[in-house]
Amino acid sequence: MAIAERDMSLTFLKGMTVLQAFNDAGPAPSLADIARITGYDRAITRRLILTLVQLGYVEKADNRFHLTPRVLVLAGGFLRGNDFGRLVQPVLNICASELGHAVALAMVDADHAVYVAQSTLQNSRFTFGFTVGSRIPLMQTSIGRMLLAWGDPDWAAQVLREAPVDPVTRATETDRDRIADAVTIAADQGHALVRDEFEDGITGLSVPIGSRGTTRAALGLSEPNETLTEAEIPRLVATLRRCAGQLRPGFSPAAGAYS
Amino acid sequence: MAIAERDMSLTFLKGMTVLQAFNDAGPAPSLADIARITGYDRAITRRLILTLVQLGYVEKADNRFHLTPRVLVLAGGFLRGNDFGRLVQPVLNICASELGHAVALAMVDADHAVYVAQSTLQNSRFTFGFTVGSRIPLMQTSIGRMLLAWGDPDWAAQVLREAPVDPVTRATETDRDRIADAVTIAADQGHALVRDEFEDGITGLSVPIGSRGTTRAALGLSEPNETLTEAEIPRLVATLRRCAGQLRPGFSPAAGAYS
DNA sequence: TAAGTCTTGCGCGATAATCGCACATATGGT
DNA sequence: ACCATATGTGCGATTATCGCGCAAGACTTA
Repeated sequence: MAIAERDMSLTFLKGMTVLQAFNDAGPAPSLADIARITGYDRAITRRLILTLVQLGYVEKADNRFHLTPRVLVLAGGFLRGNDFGRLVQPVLNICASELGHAVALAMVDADHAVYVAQSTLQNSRFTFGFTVGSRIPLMQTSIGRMLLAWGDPDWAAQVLREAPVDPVTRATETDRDRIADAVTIAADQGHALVRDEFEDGITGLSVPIGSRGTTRAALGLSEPNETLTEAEIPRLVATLRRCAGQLRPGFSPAAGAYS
Repeated sequence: MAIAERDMSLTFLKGMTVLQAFNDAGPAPSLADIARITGYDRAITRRLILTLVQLGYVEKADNRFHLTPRVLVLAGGFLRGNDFGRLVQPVLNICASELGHAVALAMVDADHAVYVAQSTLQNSRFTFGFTVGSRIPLMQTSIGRMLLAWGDPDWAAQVLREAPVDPVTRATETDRDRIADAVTIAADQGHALVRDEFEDGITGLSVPIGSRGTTRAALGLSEPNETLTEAEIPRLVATLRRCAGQLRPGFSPAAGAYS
């Protein structure tokens, strides 16, 4: 099952690494920045970036490089392939309307979760700066723990064992066993609630999509702590669950690996 | 200014072509499908796809391949780099709220426009199936014509001369001169209105972001014809313009090419 | 059932592209 | 003016890529 070195293109791998590097770099990295991040020789880095420029994924302005909107087209291939525009987005909108809160949909990507869609609330002048394509950790977030709780058990065990637990707020739980306990509770409850651990003063609440053991997507919301009182939770969970049920058809066929 | 062949990586170019091919292919293409689309030998195609699998951008299931959510991370690099989460999305949400209609933001990508963000309306159970990353033509859409009208004149002239004008509805205008006239009108008015030409029974209305001659982004909405009466247009345009003005800061610095 | 068509998997030698050093030039901060 | 750092590019040696070719599996048609 493992892919032999013979069956891979090293040059392409390097090229993708360069493209990835734009995520870890600032908004407008220089050639040297990318070379440092990737660790490749500047000549190689230059050729690979120029290839991206030629293809229209990157623009060069004043010896700095930046991504173009064309990278979104690649994302569009995924979103369209899963019929997000028709099957997912409308459900999210209705869900947000019923909840009175903005909701987000995230999927497993190795040892992170990736925002794949979000329904923004009309009046909310307030956002956390997350967008489609944002990666969030699994260990410290509500959505992440829900994915761990109902995702592939082997994968979850490995993540719980190896994923970093660096504190990002003062309340971040850094004890792996305690996190595992929280995940177990989430698995039994069918929803995950995390307060303050990822962003100070913020509570995340999420439910899984699909069935226990094979879940790859989760639906969640984030609000200031005082907005989500204990009394409110049951109603929110119920609504989230109903929406998650409607989203399920869009996530059943592709079996998908956790890598 | 042209990039010499010496300064490019052919293997990387082929790899990106394979990744692109997932857009033109169905949702779950086989190895042979991709090889046909790209025109490369199957052995090469295989190596390149396996590289993508190894990197986590593609999954293999039952001799078929499909994109993973990780491709969204690449898009996230662009969105985060331009601070979409904080600068753009909130404005779109407020804009939609004031208008009572969902709005979309699109940017120039060579001879197409790409949806880069959209504010969904809470209650709208209705969508056109477009998502972030969807490409729409310039010649037949409201947003496209607005981009042509206020975009770089040389680029616009070339698109008007060369872009395809294949009819997609019975009302599609196929005469380049007439399209050019419509674009001129849009340029002078500062907004573009297109009825039925892209989707039957649908009207698009859009305004530019930035200043005439250098615009690369446009803000627009789409609704059934009867929803957008002539009497409504002025109010909608005024609101769209105000939002476009607020979006402007996010689009000033990057000069950007049209390619 | 068997032939026919279309797949995927993979080994291997010749070829051609990549690699990365090295030097000249440009840029920017102190 | 100086130093540190970045970019642009030429070129020979290396090495990864290329793509043919064959074996084996899947599906269709007769």
